[in-house]
Amino acid sequence: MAGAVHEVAETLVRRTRARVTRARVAVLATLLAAERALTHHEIERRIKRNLGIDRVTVYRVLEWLTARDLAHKISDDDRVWRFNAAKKEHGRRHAHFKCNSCGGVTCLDKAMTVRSVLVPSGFRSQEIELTVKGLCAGCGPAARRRSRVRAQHRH
Amino acid sequence: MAGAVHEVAETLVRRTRARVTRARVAVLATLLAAERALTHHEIERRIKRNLGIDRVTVYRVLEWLTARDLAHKISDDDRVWRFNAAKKEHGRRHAHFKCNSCGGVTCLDKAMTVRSVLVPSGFRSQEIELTVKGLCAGCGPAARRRSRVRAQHRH
DNA sequence: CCGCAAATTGCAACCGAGTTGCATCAAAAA
DNA sequence: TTTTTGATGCAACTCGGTTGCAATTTGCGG
Repeated sequence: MAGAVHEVAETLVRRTRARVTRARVAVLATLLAAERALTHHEIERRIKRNLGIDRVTVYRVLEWLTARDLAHKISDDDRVWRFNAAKKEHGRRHAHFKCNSCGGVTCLDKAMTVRSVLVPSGFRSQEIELTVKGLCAGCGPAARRRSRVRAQHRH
Repeated sequence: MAGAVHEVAETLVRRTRARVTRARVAVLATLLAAERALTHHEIERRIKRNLGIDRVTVYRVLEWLTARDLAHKISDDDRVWRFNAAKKEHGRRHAHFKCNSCGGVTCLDKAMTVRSVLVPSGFRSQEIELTVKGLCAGCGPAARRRSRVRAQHRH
C-alpha cells in the first residue's frame, strides 16, 4: 500500500523529466497517501521517521511540486500553508472545507456552484476561491455523540 | 474631514462602555477613513506620523476592535492580516477581492451569490468565505492604458 | 480637584513559519 | 567512470505577530 503510493509518486516525478530524488518522491508519496491537506509540519513528521530529510528541503520540494502542478498549495487563516497532491480538476476555481474544531482542511473541488460574483467596475476577476468553515465528520455533533456513547460504555 | 472620522471613531469606541484611549480612537479612525482593508503595517504608518503609538499596542487594539465587532479581520495568502472598519452586513458570508498585482484587498460583501456548496456527508457548514482574485481598477488593463498614454505625453 | 484601582500601554524579548547564502553532495549525461 | 549541473544540508536570517512585566492612563468615588 505505502509502497504503491511511493511508486506512483516516483513515476509522477520522473514524468517531469527532472531529477528523481528521495526527497521529491517521499514528499509526493506522503501527499498522495494523505486523506486531506497537510501542513509542512505534518509532512515533515510523516517523512522524517524514516529518512532524515532537512526541513528546508521539504519546503523547497513543496515549492517545486507546486510549480509543476503535482501539488496544490492552500492558504489558511492560521498563516500556515497546506498541501494536497494535485488533482486534475484544479483550475481557476477552488473550494476548501476548513474544520473550525480540528483545523483540518479538505478539498471540495467539484462541490462548488457559484452563480455570480459582482465585482466593482474596473475590476477584473481571474480566480475564485471559496472556503467553507464548519465542523468536519470527525468533529461534528454526530461524532461527538458517538464518543459520548463510548465513554458511557467504559463505566 | 479627518476630524469627522475621528469623532465617529470616538463615539463608536465610547459606545462599547470600555475605555476610550488615543490608540483605539486613532486606529479605528484610520480604518474608517480607509477605502480598502489595511495591513497592520499600513495602519501603523498612517498613525505614527502624529502620535507615537507602539506597534504592539496597534496589534492589541486591532484584536480588541475585532472582538467588539468594530473591525473585521481578513486573512490573506501572503500571511498578513488586513483590517476593515466593520460594516453591519458582515455575517456568516464574506466576499473579498484581492488584486494579484498590487495586493490590495477590498470588501465585496453584498456581491456574493453562492447558490450551493455541497459538503461531504457528516460535515456541517457554518460560514462561507469567498475570495475573488484578479486586477483591481488601479491595476487593470484600462489603468495600464491610461498610464501608457500619460507616459507618451511626457515626451 | 485628588487619589485609587483596574485597564491599557511601551518595551524588550520571544516565537514559529518560511527564506536565503553557500559549501557539499548526488543524479544523470557524457 | 568522470563530469556537470541541479539538489541538499546547515546555519543564519526575515518578518508578522505574541508574551511578560513594569510603567502609565483612564474613569471612578470621594
